[in-house]
Amino acid sequence: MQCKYSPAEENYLKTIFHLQQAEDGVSTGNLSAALHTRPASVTDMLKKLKEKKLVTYTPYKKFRLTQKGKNIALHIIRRHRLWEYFLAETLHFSWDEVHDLAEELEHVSSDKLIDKLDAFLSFPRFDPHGDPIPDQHGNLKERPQIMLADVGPDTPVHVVAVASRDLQLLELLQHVGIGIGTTIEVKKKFDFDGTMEVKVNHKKIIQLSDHSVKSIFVKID
Amino acid sequence: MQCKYSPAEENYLKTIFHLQQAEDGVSTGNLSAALHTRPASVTDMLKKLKEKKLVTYTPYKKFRLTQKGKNIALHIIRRHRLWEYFLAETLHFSWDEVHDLAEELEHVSSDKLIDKLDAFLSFPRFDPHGDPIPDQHGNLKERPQIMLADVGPDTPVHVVAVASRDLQLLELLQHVGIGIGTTIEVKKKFDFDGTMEVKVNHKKIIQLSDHSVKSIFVKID
DNA sequence: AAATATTTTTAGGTTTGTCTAAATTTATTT
DNA sequence: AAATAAATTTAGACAAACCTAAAAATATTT
Repeated sequence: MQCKYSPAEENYLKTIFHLQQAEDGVSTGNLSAALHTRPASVTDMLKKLKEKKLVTYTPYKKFRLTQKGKNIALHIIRRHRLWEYFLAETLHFSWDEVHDLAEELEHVSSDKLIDKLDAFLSFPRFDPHGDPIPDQHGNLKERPQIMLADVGPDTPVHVVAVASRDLQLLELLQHVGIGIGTTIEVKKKFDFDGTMEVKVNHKKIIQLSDHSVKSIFVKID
Repeated sequence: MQCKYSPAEENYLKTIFHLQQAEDGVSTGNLSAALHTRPASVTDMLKKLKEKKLVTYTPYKKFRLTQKGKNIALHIIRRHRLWEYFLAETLHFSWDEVHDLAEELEHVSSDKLIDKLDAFLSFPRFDPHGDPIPDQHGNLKERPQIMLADVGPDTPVHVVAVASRDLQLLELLQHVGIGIGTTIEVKKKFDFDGTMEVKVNHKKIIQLSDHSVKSIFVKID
């Protein structure tokens, strides 16, 4: 169960996994955009991944990961998120620096290394973005969270995830003092444009755009 | 001062550095053997490294690193040894597992990551093999150690380094309970073949071959 | 110093992962 | 439904890093 895939293959698998979470099939164009790689190159790789039975692919059609591909993707995601946790928690990197470094570290593939790292970190269940970390077998807890946009007024909730890893968003949230675990109460919702006024950590009052409140996932306390 | 070199280039630089420590010039054959790469491939890479002014190279002659090349090599060695220290000290990997993993991790090149790792580890000065870890500027402390082979009888010394990373040697040493920091007293030296009988950690008496005692470096207590 | 052996380089080829440009297929308009 | 537009695939190239086999240079032996 410990085959070796190239960093390029691993990136394809991981990215297909993320894309097919949202839509129910991934297109060459989607993937090409997500990877910053030309469609022709994506087609090439798709043929290779199909050969290795990691992806279901028929030319011109949408495609998905096979069970095998999904499994490998989950292992890569596990590596990525454990490194993110390590970087943030142990080395005190800030929230928004963590992703790019983990992108490199995730390709160092030694199960033993990852399991020892997991143990050292005391088996964290969520990464610094609030995303769940798959276990050794690739099992992933679903997150029972709702969008901040859907929260009613004066209900205390805490942040458990952020949908996008967009650097601008992370920067904005860091700036206004929102992170994983932050407590939020919605104070007002402006139907005009979806802007919300919220209280952060029982103190500061701030305004968040429609786009932001749809990217922040919370749990009711 | 933060250019990007490929893992292959980094491995060449690092290996040339190590080889030119021993001999005063490195040959294509030497390097080819050390890298497990054919001489023709080495010639190719040497031309590329010369182009980038990392190595002094004239066809058919021995070569060395330029100052620039040496500097980069030291930075790679810093990364390698810090990761080794982390793996052994923080994740509790055993002595002989550490090298191969560090070989992969060392190519994740972010100065910030390495400096934060350094700080987290409290700025260790020696890796688990006893080799010195270069600082941020690539400065390396020389090790003031002597071979166990040269130690007189009943002089307590402690192990500070092992010359080779040969897996067999590391395995042997681990087996007989010798590691960095282990206290040793020489009890007998057999001139016949250089074998030594030594007391390990004030307890166990063991025999070490000529080859072993020339590969173990110690400091007198 | 000539002959042989060794080392190193050159020449040409392979694989991986990318690219551009052209051809083809699917989707959208009119 | 035919025409146009958009997405996808094929074809042919390229760079990096390796390879093998042959040629050239250096070393060693006789």
